[in-house]
Amino acid sequence: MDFLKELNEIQLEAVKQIEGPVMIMAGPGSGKTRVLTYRIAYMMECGIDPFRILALTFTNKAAAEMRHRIQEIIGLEAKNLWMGTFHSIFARILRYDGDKLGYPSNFTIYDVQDAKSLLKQIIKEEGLNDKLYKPNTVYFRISSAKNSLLSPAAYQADTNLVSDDESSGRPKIGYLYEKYAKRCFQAGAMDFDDLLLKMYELLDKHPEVLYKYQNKFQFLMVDEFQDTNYAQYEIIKKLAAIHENIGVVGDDAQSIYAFRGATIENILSFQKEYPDTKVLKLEQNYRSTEHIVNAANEIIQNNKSQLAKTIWTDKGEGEKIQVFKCMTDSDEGRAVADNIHEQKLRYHYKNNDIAILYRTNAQSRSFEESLRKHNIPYKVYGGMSFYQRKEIKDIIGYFRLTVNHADEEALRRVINYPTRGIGKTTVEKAMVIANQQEKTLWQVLANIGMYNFNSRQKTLINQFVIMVKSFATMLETQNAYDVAFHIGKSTGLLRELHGDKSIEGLARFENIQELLNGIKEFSERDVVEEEGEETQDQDRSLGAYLQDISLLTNQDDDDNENDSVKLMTVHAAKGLEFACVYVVGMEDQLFPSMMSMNSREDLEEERRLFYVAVTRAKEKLTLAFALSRYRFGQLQYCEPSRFLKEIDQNRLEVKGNVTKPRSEILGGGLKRKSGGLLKKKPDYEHHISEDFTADDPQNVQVGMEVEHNRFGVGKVQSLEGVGQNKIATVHFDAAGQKKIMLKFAKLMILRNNNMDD
DNA sequence: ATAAGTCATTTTTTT
DNA sequence: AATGACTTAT
Repeated sequence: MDFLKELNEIQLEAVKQIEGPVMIMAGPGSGKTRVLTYRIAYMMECGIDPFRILALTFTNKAAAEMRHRIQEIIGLEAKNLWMGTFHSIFARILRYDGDKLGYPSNFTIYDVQDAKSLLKQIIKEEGLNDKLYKPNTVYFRISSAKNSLLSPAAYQADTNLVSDDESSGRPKIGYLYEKYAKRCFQAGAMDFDDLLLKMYELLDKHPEVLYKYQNKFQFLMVDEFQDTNYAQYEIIKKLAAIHENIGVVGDDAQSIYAFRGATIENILSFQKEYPDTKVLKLEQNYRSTEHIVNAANEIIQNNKSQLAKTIWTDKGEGEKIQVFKCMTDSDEGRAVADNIHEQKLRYHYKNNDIAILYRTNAQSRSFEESLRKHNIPYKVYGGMSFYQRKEIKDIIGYFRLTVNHADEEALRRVINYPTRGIGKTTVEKAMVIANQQEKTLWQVLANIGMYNFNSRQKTLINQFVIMVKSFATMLETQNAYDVAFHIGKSTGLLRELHGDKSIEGLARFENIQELLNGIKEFSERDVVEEEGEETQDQDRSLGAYLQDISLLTNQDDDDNENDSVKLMTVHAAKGLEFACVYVVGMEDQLFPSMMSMNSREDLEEERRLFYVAVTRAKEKLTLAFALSRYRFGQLQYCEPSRFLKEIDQNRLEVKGNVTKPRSEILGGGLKRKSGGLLKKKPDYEHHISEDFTADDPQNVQVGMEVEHNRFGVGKVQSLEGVGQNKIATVHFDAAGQKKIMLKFAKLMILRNNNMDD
């Protein structure tokens, strides 16, 4: 076992201690992934059947990477490991044994959007005040309940929860939970939290199933243990009960998912649950230089709740941490892009070595713009993922409905898109009937003749039902791609998108093409297996494809072949490392987020987040903040983040690259489906400088906010005044003449001749 | 029934 | 900046 030579003493111990309960506390950069990988490889070298090893990771990508590395050491056998995220592994098990809870094997997985849309529907049906009962709030309450393994009945019996709801004026949340759970069940659907809750119920109520998996999984391993919630922990405990060979790996200082129910309590209760737990601490950091490591320690020590641990490095002092002080967010973008450019020239970094990390996805824009100007390739992770785009969700809605007719959210989404004359009122009416008779919406539509609808509606609905049924028939004989393509064509979806010749319409059409290509690849993927060995996923049906994609995460689509600067949230950066890291938007209210400054716990989680951000850097760390920033269209003044003050100031090198304020320009027109249709969002080049003179005002086209939420495009007629206070008279086609103060108007010059820049 | 216009609300991170 | 609810025109 040559591969073990690369490990230090503690790492080796962690690898070899495969029996009994083990807890590995692994600081950032301590070689955690290597230990996990080698530990599994070691097990297999010891002759343990990979089918009997269950390794739960945080992202699919982490699992795939580990599997790949183990495969390099051990060989193809690694394919048979049970390795994946909690959600994907449990989904697989539930597909197998979920029938015992009354779920079909092709159950749909509702994403957050589906779940909230269903809740909204229920709130409406119940006639509750939607100002009080917001889908977000209700969803959060239900999600927390599920993560605590509380059924609707248990929720309503819990005096604490009930009195919480009553005092917040929302006494019906428990009832809504009950309704929601029922509707999901009827629709043959589980939301993300159900994958945990139902897994627990399955093990809890069906001893034979529990016994089967307890025996099957002889060795259990959990990565990112600090980010597991109560439900996950309880499931692990159940599964490990017979063999008690359970290894957990984590770092309490990197726990950043409390908002999702993760609790560090699990780390403490683990040692209580298994008193003979072997605890190993990996404290040497192999990643970063001293300034970075020490800064991280200085930051985290401000947290009261933490386990004592100090990471250290022998990589040498390294460079000081740069701090960029900027005026506005676009200055920040420019400063970072300039610096990236300079660093690349001077130190020969590749784009792949560089990452820009921020607190919220919305912050990416100014960096995208400045990087584009520098011609630096970049990739934005997260935000709206591919599968959440409207056009993708639309076509997938058809797939879902085809595979599972009961899927109410999918049905409601596609029933009148493309428009086929089945409007809102008709659907509402059918919904009322469905609810009264405790049937699914589909059952009502499929038997529409039994109900009181006018003949036009009956015909249209019948046509729709017949169409979907024909898709379902195809499923049995055709592969995923053929069915998908047929659906796209015969629903008119492809035609609809193809007809839209705007820039965005084209992009949408391309997205659909990309999706179809993905499905094609999926349906042809390893159909032939080596040695006839039974693999875990042979199913190449459309249903299998849906299961495959429903649990993909933002981090999973990796794009390493392209050399590009990576832009992502700090959350998404967990587990990654870069030579050169820019943590941007370091302002109070943003990082720490204004939403997370209500309690000490909140603030400490934000601090751990900052800790995670800082420790991603190997050699160079830059922190940037802007003194003014737009929020809801208003310029706001910002204080530098309180976290900056927690670092020893001798480590910092402040570069106060503050420029004078410029007139701030916002890009973009509006695009809307309903309400002020402006589908096209042109690519504006928006430089408006103080010396804007417009020698020939007639030819300067100007876009400005004409009225609230409406942009107009017009030509400048005349220009008076000097400096920032110029007044332009602009002729708009629609709005006639208007005078605008350049200083205040959100104004942009359109360059029509090179819009495709 | 649908498309388009008006008005109000909004506030993070993600499996 | 971008949604959703509501209104109005076709």
